[in-house]
Amino acid sequence: MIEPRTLKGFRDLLPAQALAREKILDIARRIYRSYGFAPIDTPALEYLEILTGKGSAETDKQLYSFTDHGDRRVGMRFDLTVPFARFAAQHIATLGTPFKRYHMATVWRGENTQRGRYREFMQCDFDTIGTTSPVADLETVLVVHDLLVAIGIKRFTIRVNDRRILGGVLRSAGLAERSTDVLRSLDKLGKQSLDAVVDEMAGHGVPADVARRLVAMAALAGPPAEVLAAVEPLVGDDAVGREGIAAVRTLLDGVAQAGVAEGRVVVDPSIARGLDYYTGIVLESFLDELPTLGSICSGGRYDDLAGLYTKQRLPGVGASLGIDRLLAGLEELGRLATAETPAEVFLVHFDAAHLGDYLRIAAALRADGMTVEFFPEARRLGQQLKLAAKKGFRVALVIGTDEFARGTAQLKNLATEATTTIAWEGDLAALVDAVHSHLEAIRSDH
RNA sequence: GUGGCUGUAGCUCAGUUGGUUAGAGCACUAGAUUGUGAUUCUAGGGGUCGCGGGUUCGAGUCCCGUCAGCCACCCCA
Repeated sequence: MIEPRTLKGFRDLLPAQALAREKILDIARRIYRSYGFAPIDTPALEYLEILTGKGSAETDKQLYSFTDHGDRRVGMRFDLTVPFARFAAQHIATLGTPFKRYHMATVWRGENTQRGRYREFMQCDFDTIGTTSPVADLETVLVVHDLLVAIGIKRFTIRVNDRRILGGVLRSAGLAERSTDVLRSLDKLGKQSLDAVVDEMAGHGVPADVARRLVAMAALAGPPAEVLAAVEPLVGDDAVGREGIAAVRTLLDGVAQAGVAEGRVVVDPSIARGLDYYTGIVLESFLDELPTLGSICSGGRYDDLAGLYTKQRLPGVGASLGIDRLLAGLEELGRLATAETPAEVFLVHFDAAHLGDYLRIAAALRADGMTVEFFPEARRLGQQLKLAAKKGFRVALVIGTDEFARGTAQLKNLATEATTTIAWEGDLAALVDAVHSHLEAIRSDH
């Protein structure tokens, strides 16, 4: 016998989890579309050279790659951005710019696992390419905001920064060549103490007083305008750095004008993002109740998406929702729906002699748009009800021999155990209406 | 990839300094109850103690390896 098992970092999803994931995918799809992003898809497998050029040495190491049956070196995509770059280089001529797309798909990374970190997981990307307009930056933040709100997350924070600000600060401090190391150290601020980070920078050859100032800047918190004002002197006369500050100001103004609640979007000078292709605004978002989970939705602006694959310059901005990490977080917080069924109505199979009636009733309920499961066997009533409650149906519809004789039906709210009697006198439409309105009432209670 | 912690029934766990056929609660199945999700009672199914090897008269318990999970580094969703 072969032991049934799954690979490290790869998981099965049971109905409750798959239902939760699909629900969020539906929401993401709806929000992305509401801003005009169009869906695309790309292959899971690409020529290895497409994938290896772009990422750092780190992502190359994490890449799943092999030789296929035709002796081609191929790799599985580790994010959706690189395939999109290839896609854009190949198709931008027919698509035209600006081009807005979303892409929700599985990616693979052969790295070590941890809470909310898997080797196979889904990303929900959206990007706008072919424009440098600040409006596109603004929309990116608004989409992330709308998305998290629509998912039903009450407490979250979107942290924004601009790569140009960091660059300007480093240039003004004479640390331009050390920037990668310094940014990497700064990025650890959430997890390590200020002193530890200062020490680490000293190890990279940064004078202690400069390191201290950088760390103090990165640790700034409070109203965005104040944070920006505090950062400004550190940028000094660096023109690019000042552009970054102006860009963040513009962004925050837009966010406010769009009606986003205060405090939802903050400036965090320590946000750098690991991927080196970001050149403008960068953003990360966190669950306030679970900050250690890491960013659940991040992105930023890049100068040139597809420089490796085409001469046409394609600047853009976008972000990615890490749906599996988010689900891990919501599960830990006990916010995940527990229903194991997508159907709302459980039709009890009571009297096998009335099979035809049950089928007719189920069909009528479905034709009205309701989701209905008809139990396949005429098992004990108690057993059927218990099963229906456990699986998370909203209501159970009980029509037995007596009910058929009297032209009635029992509708049970499985959460409250309340029973209502419906008089339908053999009039299917009346039964459908009654069930429909009860369901509406139950849904609005939620 | 490196280091640390953990691994007993579907779930939560107990299991004395190594000592007979490995337990509990919940869950599950059947019945008491030929039409109502609960309660109670009765009976029942389920475990190669993650897996493999070693030490020992004897290993769930000690040692090594391995797989998986969690945590840290690294990186990120």
